[in-house]
Formats: sequence, C-alpha cells, structure tokens
Amino acid sequence: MVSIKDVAKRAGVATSTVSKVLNNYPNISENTKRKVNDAIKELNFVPNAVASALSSKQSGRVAILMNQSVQTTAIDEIYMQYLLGAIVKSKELGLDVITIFFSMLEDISIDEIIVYLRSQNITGLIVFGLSKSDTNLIELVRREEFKCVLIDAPLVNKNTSCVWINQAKAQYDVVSEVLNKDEVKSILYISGKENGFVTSRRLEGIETLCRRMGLKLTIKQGDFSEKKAREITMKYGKNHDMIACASDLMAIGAMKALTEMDIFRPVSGFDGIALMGYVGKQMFTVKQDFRNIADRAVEEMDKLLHGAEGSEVITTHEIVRLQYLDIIC
Amino acid sequence: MVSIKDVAKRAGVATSTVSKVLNNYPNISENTKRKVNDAIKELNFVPNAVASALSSKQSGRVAILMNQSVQTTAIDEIYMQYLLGAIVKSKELGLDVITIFFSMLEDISIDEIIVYLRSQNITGLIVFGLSKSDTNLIELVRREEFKCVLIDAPLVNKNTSCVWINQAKAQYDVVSEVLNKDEVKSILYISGKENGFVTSRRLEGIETLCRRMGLKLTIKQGDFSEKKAREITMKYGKNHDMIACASDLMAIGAMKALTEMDIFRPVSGFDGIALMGYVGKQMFTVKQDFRNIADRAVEEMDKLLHGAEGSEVITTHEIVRLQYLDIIC
DNA sequence: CTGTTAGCGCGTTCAG
DNA sequence: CTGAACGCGCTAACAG
Repeated sequence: MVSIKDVAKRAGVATSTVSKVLNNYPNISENTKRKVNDAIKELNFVPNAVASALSSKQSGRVAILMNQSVQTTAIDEIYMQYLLGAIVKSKELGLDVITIFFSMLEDISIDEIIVYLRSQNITGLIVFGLSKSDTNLIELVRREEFKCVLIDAPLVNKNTSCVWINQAKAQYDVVSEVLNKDEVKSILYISGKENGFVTSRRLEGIETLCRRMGLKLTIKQGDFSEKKAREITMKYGKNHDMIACASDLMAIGAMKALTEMDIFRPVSGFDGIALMGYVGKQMFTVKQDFRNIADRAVEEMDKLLHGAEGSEVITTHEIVRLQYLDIIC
Repeated sequence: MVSIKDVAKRAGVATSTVSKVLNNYPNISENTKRKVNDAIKELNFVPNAVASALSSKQSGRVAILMNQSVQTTAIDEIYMQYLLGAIVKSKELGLDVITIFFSMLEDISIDEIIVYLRSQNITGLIVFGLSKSDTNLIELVRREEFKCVLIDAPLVNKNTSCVWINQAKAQYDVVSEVLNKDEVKSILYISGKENGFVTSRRLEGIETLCRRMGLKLTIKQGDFSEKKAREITMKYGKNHDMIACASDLMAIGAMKALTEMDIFRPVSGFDGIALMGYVGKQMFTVKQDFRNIADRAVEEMDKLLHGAEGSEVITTHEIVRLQYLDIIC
C-alpha cells in the first residue's frame, strides 16, 4: 500500500507537506505543490480515508438516513433516486457516506443513536423522509451535534439546512394547469399524512388557489395511501369537478375509483414518478427531480462541513403532463 | 469521547485486554471478561470502528456494489430490497458497509478501482446485478484480492461465493403451473439479456420442460425490455398458446401486446415485483425474496471474512399467482 | 492469563 | 514556506 510517506520521499519533502497539499492548505509554494502532485500521480496514490478520518476527527463521513419502512413501489423509486444522487455526488465531493435506514434506529434511545453515529465517526446527517412523528430524529437534529441536511422538512439552524421545492407553489401551479384546460368550479383535494411536513405546505397552495379563484374546496386526508384516496374519491368524487392529489400514488387510487364509477374528472398528482407510466391516463403532475435534490443536499452538507451556516435551499420543479404508455385493461 | 483506555482504567486492566475482550480472543479469564464488560456498560462505550479498521487492516468494511444504471421502476424496487436487506443484516453482524453504484466505477481502470477500494479499507465486495459484460468487475473478482459474494452470478472460488435461487427449476416450475391450468401445446419464451448470467439458466429450465412435455418452444430474446417483449409478442404471440417471460417487466409488455391484439394467452413472469400489482391481470410468476437473498449474501460474506471458503448458496423461491389490484382502463 | 510497546496512515502544532 | 514529532483509538506481537 502506497502511503503519504512514499509520496513524500518521492517528492523529496516531508509527509506533513504532502498532507497540506492534499488538504489545500495555504502557504505552500506552487513549486512544491507541483512536485507533490506529480509524485501522487506517478505512484497512483489515494489517501487512506480511514486513517484520515481517525486523525482529523472531522472525517467528512456522512450518513444518509432513509425512512424506508413502508414498502411501496413508488417509495422505492423515489428513495432509489435520492440515494443514487446522494452517493454519486458524495463521491465527487470526496465525502465518505454510509447508508442507514430508519428501521435500524427504531427502539434505540437518542443517546444510543448518537453513540452509534460517533462510533462510526460520522459528522454529518442527510435525512430523507423525516416526518413530525420521528421525534427522536428531530431531537437529534435539534441538538446540533451533527451537521444536518433535511429533505422535505423545514428545520433550519446554524448546523442544519433543508432542501425542498416550493411545495405550496408547486401544488398551486399543477392544479392551475388543469384549470386552464377544464371547466372547474369545485375541487376535491386529497391531502397527505398529517405528520408529513410537506402536507401542510401543499395544503396552503391549494387553499390559496381556491381562494383566489373563488373555487369550492373539499379537503380529505388521504395519508398518501392509494387505497384511501380511492375510497375518498368513491365517496366524494362525483360531486366535484376535479380531484387534486398530494401524491401520484393517490392519484392512481383516485383514477381507479373514477373508472369504477365510470365518470370522468381531471386528476392531478404530485412527484412525477415513473410508475405513473404503467398505470394511468394523462394527468398533470409536479415533477420533482429527485437526483438533483439529492445533489443539492450533498452540496449543502459539504458547505456545512466547511463552516457555512445552515439555510433553506429551494430547488426547482416542473409541471408536466404525463404521456402515459398504453395500458393493460 | 470515551475510548478503550477509559474502559481499561475503569476496569483496572490494560488496553490490550479490553481489546481482546472486545474481539473475543481466547485466553481471557471469565473474571476479567466480566469486569471489562461491566466497565463498557457503565461508560456506554462503543468501539471506534474507524480506529479499529485502521489498526487491524482487516476492517470488516464491505462495499455493496449495485448495477443501478438502468432506470426502471421494477429495477428500483428490486435493488431497494436488496439494499435494505444487506444493510440491515450487515449492521446486525457488525459489518461496516458502504454503497457503490457501478456507474461510479465506469471509465476507471481495474487497478484504479482496487486502489480506490483499498483507500476505503474495503475487504469485501457484495455484488448485485453483475453481467457478463462487466469485464472489469469480473476480473476484479477473479483476482481474489477481495472477499466477494455475487448475487445471480455463478463465480465461485476460495474467496468468492455466489447466492441465487435455482433459476432453471424456478423457470421450469412457474411454467408448469400454467400447464396445469391451461391447454398449452406451444410456448413463446421471451428470454433475458444475452450477457446476463441468469438468462441461460432460465433458458435451460424452459427447454427441459418443453422437451419433457413434448411442447413446441420458440425462443426470442427480450433483453429484459418491456418494449421488446411487447414487440415480440405482437409478432409471434398469436401463434403460441402461452407466453413465458424471463421477467415480470417483460410479462407486462407481453400483456400489453395481447390486449392490443385483443386475444388471450396465459403469461408467466419472473421475480414477483410489487409493480405487478399495479398493472396486470392474474399471472403466475416466480417470487424471489430479495431481502432474504441479501441476508444470505451478507451472512456468506461474514463467513468468508472469518476464513471460510467460497461456496454456492441456493435460496428458496415460491411460485405465486399474483392477485392483482384493480386496474385503470 | 495479562501488561508493555510499537505501529496503522494521516493531520496538526510548533519550531526553524 | 517546510519538517520533526506527537497523537487519533485501536490491534498485534512480545514479554512476563
């Protein structure tokens, strides 16, 4: 194994000098910097991440926390995109990542969680899918013992950033698109889980829209469940001109109900998952770029680790009309 | 941070003794073992995995390699299950895991890959989705520089195990189920990718079956592509009594084609993905327990790391008749 | 059976 | 601007 020592010898400098070059310290002459870099190339040297972590204590080791307990295809898809984006970006930025699922942290006290994370030399947490009921994790973030980046959760402090799209605007925009095409006077809105942070934001969006446009709005809680959305639509769909859903999965449920009742109503969704391509008719939805969101989250983490303060990052979204593949009937 | 030293002081022994207790070395009296364990409990001590890895060089750090380059919902689902199973199990066994996607290793020479893995102190590789065209990775496994566990790929040597179901039997069994129900004289078999290791095994299964039952068999290469399966079915479906597919995704494609042509033929799939619940009619398929497969893979890795030799592990599968949810038409 | 000691590979003072 | 020396937390001989 070629170590920093070998590089130092080859470049004719001290090991500490090599270390400084590696970590972009100031006060290194261009000349020695070049010599060191040449030696690194020649020896095909890669710094040992583990030794580096041990020595510096500020490892740049980041844990990706995923709330993957529910098993739905749609969820799988979204989390996979998040994960792929986060891991690839982390490697680009030289961060060392490990993946942790919420389920692994259940039944463990917050102190034990901290001990575990410390034992892994973890200094940063990127959290996907946090909800209001994850009290332990929220407390963990609050304590500011780790640098945190939260996706779709609105906690910000000196050590914590959050990344999400403008939920209210997105919900507003997607339904607006439908209004442009169809005559709509009343809307049935199927909302997400009460303990989800995005739920209230999206609700704001639809409420603002209906107020502004003078539309009648009925709100029912669908909990992001396809089944519930379907039941709700069966019960209330007929009396409304359109069904707006807080997720694509619920939009599927709504569509099923409409089909069953043999009536037509425009439906809008949220997320833009590929699964939609397998199941439905045309529909407007909010397309989130999950990989990009993950990228931004990692960048934000990188900044935090380098001393920046936490902030809210709003990423962009699109309103798309899904062009469905053909359907099996 | 409470370290091994603190524990030693508290227990009134030397640090090395603590280390030995931690790592289950022989030749430690029950008495001191107890003292040390008490001290560990009292101090809430957790060994620093990073320091341990650095010192021992035999880190128990394992990389999960995933061939997640294609973006299909079905694939997402399968890989997510693999990942979840592997990571949870690894934590149980005290293995430290990092996740790597094939795409991160593209355009990198094999030597550089090795250097990278070494720099991460990785000693074991669990590989999901290896295919014959991943020449670099195959060479990597061949060199036996790392302990490897391959899922769905038949490489075995002293340092390499593989885990998979009995592909041939599964393919045989699932189609047999259909034969029990329907009058079938000729089968259109849509196979997987030529460079996939499972493809030829599954092919064997269907060939054996047809030979034994005296059925006419037409084989077309579907490359695991829904679209191709659909085209193939459009072209050849009508002249056969059933369509057997080497993946659920292709089964979806086949079903679409049948619907379009407005004819009925029984279809069989492979994998048992949840996505199927969203798209099709009833169908027999092979249900693989991806999480269990991942579990077994990690266990196998654990054994390899502890000196066992590589072997082939066959996991179980079921033949299921999917009860589809209702469909949107 | 237990303690002493020397590193693992790197980061970080602090003189020079 | 550079280098010697120490230490991160732990493991692995080697003594005792």
